[in-house]
Amino acid sequence: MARMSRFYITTPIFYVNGDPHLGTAYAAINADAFARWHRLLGDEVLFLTGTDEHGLKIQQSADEHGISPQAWVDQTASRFMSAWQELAISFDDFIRTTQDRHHRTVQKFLTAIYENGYIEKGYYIGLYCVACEAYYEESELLDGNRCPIHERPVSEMSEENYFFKLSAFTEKLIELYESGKIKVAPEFRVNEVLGFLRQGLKDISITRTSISWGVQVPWDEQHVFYVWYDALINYLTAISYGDDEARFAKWWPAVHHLLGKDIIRFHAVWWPAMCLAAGIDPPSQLLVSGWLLVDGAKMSKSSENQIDPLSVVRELSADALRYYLLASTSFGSDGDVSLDRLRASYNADLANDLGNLVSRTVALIVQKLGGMTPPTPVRDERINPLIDILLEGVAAWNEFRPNAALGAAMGMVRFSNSLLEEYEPWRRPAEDAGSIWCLGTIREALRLAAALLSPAIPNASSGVLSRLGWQELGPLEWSAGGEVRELVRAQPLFPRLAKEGR
RNA sequence: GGCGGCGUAGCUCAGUAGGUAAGAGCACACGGCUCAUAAUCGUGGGGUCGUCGGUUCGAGUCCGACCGCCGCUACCA
Repeated sequence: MARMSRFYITTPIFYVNGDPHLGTAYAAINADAFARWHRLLGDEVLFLTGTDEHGLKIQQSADEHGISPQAWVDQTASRFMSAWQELAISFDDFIRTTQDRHHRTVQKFLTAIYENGYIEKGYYIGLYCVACEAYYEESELLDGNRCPIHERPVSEMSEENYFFKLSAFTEKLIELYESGKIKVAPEFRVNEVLGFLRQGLKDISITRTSISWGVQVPWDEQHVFYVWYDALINYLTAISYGDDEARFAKWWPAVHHLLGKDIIRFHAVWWPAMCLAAGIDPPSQLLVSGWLLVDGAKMSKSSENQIDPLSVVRELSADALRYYLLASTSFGSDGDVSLDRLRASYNADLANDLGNLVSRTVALIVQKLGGMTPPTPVRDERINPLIDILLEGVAAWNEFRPNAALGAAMGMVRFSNSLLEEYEPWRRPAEDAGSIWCLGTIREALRLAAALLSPAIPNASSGVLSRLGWQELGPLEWSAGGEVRELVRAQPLFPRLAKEGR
């Protein structure tokens, strides 16, 4: 069952122009769960996340706060890091695009593209709104070529830029997606990408002279790279591109990029094209998540419908938030969440079903067996339902379907609760064989359920194990026998939340 | 306009390749149990599966039209 392989997973690097919010937490939690699952399988895992710290907006924010851009990003990046710590995000590396290692990688990578002839100097000519400090496409403008925000006429401006010859990769990219060489989950996103590709690609400008907060173009000091162009390359920085060929080859191109559907084009078009231009393979898989809606509404900074991830952690726990998000959304689709349902899910699934099952199981072992754990029974047909559910859960994690995996874990929990009702150990003598079988079965079922749950609720999962006398998760399969441990009763794993408004 | 997604019990959602009388969780009602975090177990009520039409012995599940919501259709990160 163990399969030793490698698993490289990335999150988008987060733009540090504000605090982490539910959307960014959702991305980090999904990626973290997948990383933890693969560690559990025994894979060698590299889980990368980080922050995107360049660009005009950052420069502006720093100016507004009257500090240097570097001081500004130092502050915001550290807020992300501590938030991820609170949310139990088990990243192996946290990249910041202002780090030297990243600057070096960007320069090497883009020099390779330059030398391969895919970057050329040109003029960007566009319709520019001075007030917005941004270019617009004609299709975006109001009648009379007016800026949609300021309603003032835009003016034609041109800027000397370096251009990436994205157009050269149209056919190649179409082929990569049609042949499945680059996998995309969920699959319907491929259509979006192909639809975009089939209208043909235009070259894009990738440098700016108007700002200085970025990675300098090595062959022309007047320019810095446009922020997206530098940001994507973080995926290579972390694996020593251009620096340690063996390490690079170890992790590339078998990477899984997790991203939100809003940034699919950058990852599905620009990024693979950049890789091809630089002479390396494109990434192998894109995992595209949907958006979270809060009470049916799109999240926005101003509205009061926000769920602040860290305040949920404070009220309940990181596990409670992680469980709810992973269990109640279908990866790849938009998901509707609410604080009320989060609390309901905490009580129903975690406190009542799982936590209480642990309590009553331990209590019965203490009362009836003097705390001595019963052995895990040998498999027979009574156990098959548990095994079937377990296998479903394993398959679900492997297929990036956390909600199904967690549903399976809860199925094992419910099955165990009903087993307890069936055997009623509390009304049988201590030495009753059925009781002992039942308790041994449930204890093992809880170990396996904890395994399925651990990518989502790592802290509570180890709480389940320790309460039941398991030293570690152990193999992902029914394991008869086992050493005897002495159990003692402990605090509830998930204290029940009092109902509101009564 | 083009491409795509969604519309299934009060709520959030599953429904594989069309087939025993349409599912889960939550919520609700009734019953059981008392080991357990007033937890748990069982049973039940509740749905014209967006609308209309078609293919088929048979369609939530395939085809067509329509209605509603949403996404993409390039330089905003």
